[in-house]
Amino acid sequence: MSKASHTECTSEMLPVRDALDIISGKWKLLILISISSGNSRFREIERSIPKITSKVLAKELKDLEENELIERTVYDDIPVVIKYTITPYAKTLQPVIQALSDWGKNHRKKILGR
Amino acid sequence: MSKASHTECTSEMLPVRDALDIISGKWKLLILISISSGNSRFREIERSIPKITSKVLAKELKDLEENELIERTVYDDIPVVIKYTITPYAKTLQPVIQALSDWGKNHRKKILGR
DNA sequence: TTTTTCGCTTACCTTTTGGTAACTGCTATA
DNA sequence: TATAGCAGTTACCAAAAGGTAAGCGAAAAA
Repeated sequence: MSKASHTECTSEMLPVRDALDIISGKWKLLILISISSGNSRFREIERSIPKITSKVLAKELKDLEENELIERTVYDDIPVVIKYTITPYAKTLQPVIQALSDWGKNHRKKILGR
Repeated sequence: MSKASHTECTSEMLPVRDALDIISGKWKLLILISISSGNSRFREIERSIPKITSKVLAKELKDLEENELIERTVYDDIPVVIKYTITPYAKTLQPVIQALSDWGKNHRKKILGR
């Protein structure tokens, strides 16, 4: 008989994988933070996130919209105005952002201080 | 004068960015979950994570070790045995993993059910 | 009239990430 | 003796993510 084995943990990994599929990457959470902070127009968001380019921003906004985390609204003024807002569903990500933010703060202290 | 402006939020983004730099990517959290679940040897970890390859696992383990999230210990038995364990510091990531897991579970429900 | 702003898109390129398969020296098991 | 397991490494390649720079038509500001 083979000795080869391991502890099963796919059920613990599955939900984490699901979450990562949607919010991982360099930009998505930063974009949500920017919009939550009051930026709603394309150029505003772009200017608020250091180093992001319009190409990447456009693509990430599409992804976020597809996952119902933001909404894109067109106002037919002259000229037309486009605004991005976060959805109520995106607000359920708050604990994730908070946990990452807390850990990041602590990590920076650990790396720099002491 | 230019009207171009935006709401500043770099201070909110910085810690999240720091955290993402270290734990983002497809595999790192899954590896931590696997080791936390009781897997400690290379092949065990490999078998416990669907689709991971030994090449990728070896690289990710190195990254995690560099960031002091896991420890690699060599036991000089014959044959030599190598074990990976999570550090106390890695345990500070628990709230992050929990938040992601909770959100992932809920998201799956949202997508599938209703 | 010229410049700037808006919300993007396009073409091209580099970097990062991941996948395949074979292979290593050693030991243990059948 | 042949095979399988251990902990990886190596060479090669494909895909995904990201960066660079330019440009579009319309309108507003200088």
